[in-house]
Amino acid sequence: MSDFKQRVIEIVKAIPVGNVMSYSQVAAYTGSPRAARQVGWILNKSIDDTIPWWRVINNAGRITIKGSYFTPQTQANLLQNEGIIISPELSITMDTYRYVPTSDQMKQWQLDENYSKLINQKYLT
DNA sequence: ATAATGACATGTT
DNA sequence: TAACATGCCATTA
Repeated sequence: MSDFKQRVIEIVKAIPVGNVMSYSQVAAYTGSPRAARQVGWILNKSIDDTIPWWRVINNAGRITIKGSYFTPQTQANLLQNEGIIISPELSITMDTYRYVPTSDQMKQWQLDENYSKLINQKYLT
């Protein structure tokens, strides 16, 4: 397994129930901040039932799953089961549900402290 | 090696 | 709003 893939899985597993992260956000914490599309690729091809793939959506708060065994409606249902409110257009208020990791969490991911701050600043409201 | 493929993101019309 | 264009980069073929 590639280092990138391993990191993606680790990060997605850290998203708490009832929260979401964007593809680009996950990419940022892997250390490849412009690899959002690859995060989607990993989640498409490498999912198993230990990975909460449905907690990853796009940065606009929309469900954009494509070419998968799963449908957007399935993902919406899974998120609703965790208490997340989803509009009929399958959109979510990111400000409300986005998970921003703690600094302790990011240390475990061995991210540079300044880099972590920079990323979090981008996503904190 | 080289080229093609996309569960993305952002800016421009 | 929504469509379109462009940049992006890990993985595959």
